Amino acid sequence: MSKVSSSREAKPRGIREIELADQVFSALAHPARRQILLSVHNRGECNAGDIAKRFECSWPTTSRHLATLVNSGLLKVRQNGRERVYRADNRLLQRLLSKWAGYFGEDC
Amino acid sequence: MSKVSSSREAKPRGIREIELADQVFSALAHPARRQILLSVHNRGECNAGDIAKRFECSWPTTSRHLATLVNSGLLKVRQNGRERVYRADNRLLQRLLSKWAGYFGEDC
DNA sequence: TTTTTAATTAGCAAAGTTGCTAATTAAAAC
DNA sequence: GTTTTAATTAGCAACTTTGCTAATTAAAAA
Repeated sequence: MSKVSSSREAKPRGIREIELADQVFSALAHPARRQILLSVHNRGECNAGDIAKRFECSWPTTSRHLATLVNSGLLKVRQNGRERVYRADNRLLQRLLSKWAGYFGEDC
Repeated sequence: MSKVSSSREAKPRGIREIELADQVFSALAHPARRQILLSVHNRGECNAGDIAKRFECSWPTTSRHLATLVNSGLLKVRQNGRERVYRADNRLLQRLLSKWAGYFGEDC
């Protein structure tokens, strides 16, 4: 599971696309992370406690899944007082889905 | 990474869809497996040796990746003399992509 | 300023993944 | 029947992931 690069230099297109696939597929390889992502996406915005409450695993474990999703670029987070508010950023996923639909899709 | 179930009983829809996501995302979480899948898909059919030759890692390692892809349902294999011929089966991936495009897609 | 609340980080054990080489299986060629 | 070829399986070490509890950080409330 690769952490999203923080370097500011431009990267060749091929590299970016390999990283894109790696970030997204790795992040989505765990069922809890898929659930979390879908849940945040559907609810619009969620703080960590709301999310942790709704899952079986411990809060710290959820917290780590959240960090993984943020690192992959699939979630954005914003601090609000002592809460952290998470929101889905669909762009990476949309890029990846349309790319792979291009490879494998029968239509679209 | 869950092995695809071999039981013959019908399963509730929800379960099947969770397994679908698990199989596909887990299988695609490794870059070598993505490369192998794309390569087999593009070439139509490939035997194990052809595939192993074109990748850096050892043949047994490639062989295990192939087995993982077959278990996930993304590849089919057929024995031909002493060769094993692999072919991509796009159906699972298409189902998953359109499902997730439904969740996250901006268009389509 | 002390306590409560929201959340993460630290640290660790269990489990899973990956890659290698060596061993094995089984069909084909000789 | 022996050898070669195609491929997998076995076994093992290194690494990563996951989950837990305990400790920590920092904002809000009292």
